[in-house]
Formats: sequence, structure tokens, C-alpha cells
Amino acid sequence: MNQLDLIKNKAPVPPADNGKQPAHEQVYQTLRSQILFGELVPGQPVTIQGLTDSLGVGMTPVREAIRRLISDGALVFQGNRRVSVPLLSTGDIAEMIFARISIESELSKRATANLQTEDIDRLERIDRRLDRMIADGDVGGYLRLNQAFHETLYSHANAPILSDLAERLWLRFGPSLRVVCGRFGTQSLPDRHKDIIAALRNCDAEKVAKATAQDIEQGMELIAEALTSD
Amino acid sequence: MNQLDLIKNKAPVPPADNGKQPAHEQVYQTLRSQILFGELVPGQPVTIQGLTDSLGVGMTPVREAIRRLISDGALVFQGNRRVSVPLLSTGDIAEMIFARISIESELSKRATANLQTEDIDRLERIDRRLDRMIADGDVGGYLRLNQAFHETLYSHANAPILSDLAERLWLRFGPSLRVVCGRFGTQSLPDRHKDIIAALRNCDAEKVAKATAQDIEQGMELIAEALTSD
DNA sequence: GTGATCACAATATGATCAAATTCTTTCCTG
DNA sequence: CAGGAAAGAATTTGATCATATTGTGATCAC
Repeated sequence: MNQLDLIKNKAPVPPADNGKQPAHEQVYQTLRSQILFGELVPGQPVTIQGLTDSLGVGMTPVREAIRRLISDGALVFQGNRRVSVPLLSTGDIAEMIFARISIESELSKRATANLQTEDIDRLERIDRRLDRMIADGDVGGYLRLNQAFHETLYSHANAPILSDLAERLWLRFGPSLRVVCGRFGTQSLPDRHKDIIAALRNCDAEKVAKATAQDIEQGMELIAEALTSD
Repeated sequence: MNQLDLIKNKAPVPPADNGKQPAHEQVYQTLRSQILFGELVPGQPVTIQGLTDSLGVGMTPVREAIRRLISDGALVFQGNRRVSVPLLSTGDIAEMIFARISIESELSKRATANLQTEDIDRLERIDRRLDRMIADGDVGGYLRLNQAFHETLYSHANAPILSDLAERLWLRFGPSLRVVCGRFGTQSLPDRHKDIIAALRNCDAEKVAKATAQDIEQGMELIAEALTSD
């Protein structure tokens, strides 16, 4: 017997795309963005009732969203039943450097073969806008476009599980990355996006992976430095 | 300003350990075990009401537990509001082979230095009981002890984030692994645990990592074969 | 075979109970 | 008499449940 035989309902319901998403999904996406783009500060407490008030929904959707985010590592359960945005240790950063390089290098490698010229052009446009954000000192814009750059690249890897693992890691360091930018400014944020794009145009998967690894290491080391220099 | 300055409540409440856990945590752990040890079949639908009836708790805790497991990748949301145990594709297996080898090799490597002789003895005891389960054809016991072996090893790596990533991956292939055992029996389940233990006694981290990688690849390839041969 | 109706499951809210933190008050000590 | 610590009350927050509403899948008539 094959696994596939176990599906009872053959039609997996194709539409499933109403304009309106369920409330718990909306709450999740809202919080996810706030965490990913540093609108929440590391250590900041997150309360259920505060969110029901500010978002105007009941407690159940809020609770479900918070549980998901805890499972993502984007929020931490404090033991007493308090939830807060995580504080990272230098050891955490070291683990994440290893995990991100392992996984995201592979994602870059896999994406290289699948990227069309127009996809690379889109990446280059994102990177140009990103440079403008850095020049303008727009931290929020920088975080969004940096995420968009990597997300766009990885979405072509056809690797949902690895992408999911990478996303989780991004959720973990999002708040801390914002703190780094707020402290040092965006000027000190060099990246290897140009190298990545050049290697992509050459279809050189190894070089893409290497540039990605360097990009990751630079960014994460910055967070590590900010943590040690209190 | 350091991140730490942002914590308002200095005392994070030390106790926090009542004998009784909240219901949503219990439901989560119950389902987690059922998935990890293959008591749920891939493709099997999971309903909220069914769980409220069988577990004797309200819907809210069940909903929270299901959301967590969806975020873990242990359950999948089918788009229409159905939830089921995931079916793996061969591509999924390939991604997981890569991710598991990357992460769990590193965990093994890190654990090597921290393991005391008595810890290795415990691993050996687990492995001996594991061999007995294989001989007896006890699939459930095999899955539990195999998980215990790796879990015990990784718990000494002092790497919570990497361990978390590894756990997520285990939740994804748990149900499919059970199907493999049910089909081929436990006889065809060789492992490299003996190699791992030997390398651990020599404190040879590289060899431990290599044996771990081989152990993982063997196990996952078995799942892949079972998927293709329908 | 297509369309309307029916039954069931999921979503979401509000109410209720329990736990924890914070504030206040009181008492003791220097 | 003042300062501080401890104990208790009040408020805030979390956990759970029961209920109403909405959407989905299935059945039946045409």
C-alpha cells in the first residue's frame, strides 16, 4: 500500500483562495512582519490581551498566532506564562551562523539553475533599491529589501523544507538585527549581493553559494559584535 | 544601550515548575509523540472535534496544539480548513537528507567533547535495547529508542537552536518512517550506532560526525525507496 | 449532470476561573 | 521618627470552556 492511497478526498480543493484570510492567519502575518522587520524589540513582552485590544480580534486567534510564533522561535515562552521577543546570546548567533550558511548556501546553489535572466534582473533592481535605503539610513526599508532579496532568491530553489528552515532562522534574529542597525546605522552594513548577482549571471552555483555564505557571515558577525559590546 | 536593558521585570519568576502543565501543552506533547512514533499515518486527517472528544479537553487547547504542530511541519493545513498528517515526496526526502546531515553531524561533533564515559555507556545501553527491539520486530519500541539515542546524543551538544531544527525534521518524517517499518519489517534497518559509539570513545569528533551522516543517509534512503516503490 | 439544501466541522467571541504581578499598607527596626 | 521589608489586597493577564456564526462538503431532487 502506498502512502498516497491513504488520502481519502482525492480533490485537495483547488481554490482555497478567498480574498479574506481567517483572523488567526492575519494576526500571525502581522506579528511575523513586525518581528521580521524589527518593529518589536528583543526582550519586549508580548501579551495576549494587549494584542486583542490593539488588533481588535478575540483571544483565540491571538493565542493561535502566538503559539505558532513560539514554535517558530520568533517568540519565547518565559516559563511563568509570559511571552516575549527573544534575546540572543553569542552562542545562539554562532549556531545560527552555522545553520544559515549550511541551509542558505544550498538554497542559493539550487536556485542558480532555475533563475531566468529576468529573475536576476529583478534581484538587481531589489539590490539597487537596497543601496538607496542604506544611503538614506532607512532601517525599515533596508530590512524589508534585504529580506526580499534573499526570499526571492530562495523561492526559486524549489525546496520548501529548506526554505522553511531558513525562514525560521530569519524570524529569530530579525529583532536583534534591527537593534544593530539602530545603533550603528545602515552605513556599516556591507553585503555580498553584487557578488551573488555576478555569479548568478555566470550560472556558477559554487560561487553563488560561497558569496551567500560570506554575505551571511558578515551580517551575523555584526550582530555578534553588537551583543558583546554592551 | 544593551538589549538586556530592555527587560522590564528583572525577576523572571524562578519556580514555574508546577507538576501540572497547561492543557494545550499536554495536548501538544501527546500529539507530538503520536506523530514522532508513527501512531498517525501519513495522509490521515486530523480534526479538532475528534481530538476534543478523544482527549477530553475543550477546543481552544486543541487548536493551539494543532497550530504549533503545523508550524513544526508535523501537520499540514490543506487549504480548505482541513488538517492532516503530511505525505512526503522524494524531493522532500532529498531536502531532509541534506538538512539532517548538515545539522545533526554538527550536533554530534559538538556533543563529542561534552560526553562523559557514563553518558556513552548510557548510549550503548540504549543501542543494545534497540537491537533487541529490531530482533523482536517491535516497531514502536524501535522508533522510540532510535529517537532516544539521537536525542541523548544531541542533548549534550549545548546547541538549542540546532537541536530545535533537528527536532522539527524528525517530526516531519516520523509518520513515514513508521510506514517503512511496517512494510519492510525492522530486520532491514541497519544503523551506524556502533560506529558512533566507538568514535565517541576515541573522542574523534570527525569520525562521530561521519558515522552520524552515514546513519542518517541509510535511514532516509530507506524511506525514499519505500516511496518510489508504490 | 447541475443546482439547491442539509449536516457537520471550523472559526471566533465573550464569559468565567485561576494565576501572577504590582501596589499598598502595616509593622518592625535602627 | 524614618526607612525598609514583608504581607495582603487589587488589578492585570492567561487558560479554558460554552456558544453563536460562518463556511465547506455531501446529498438529493430535478
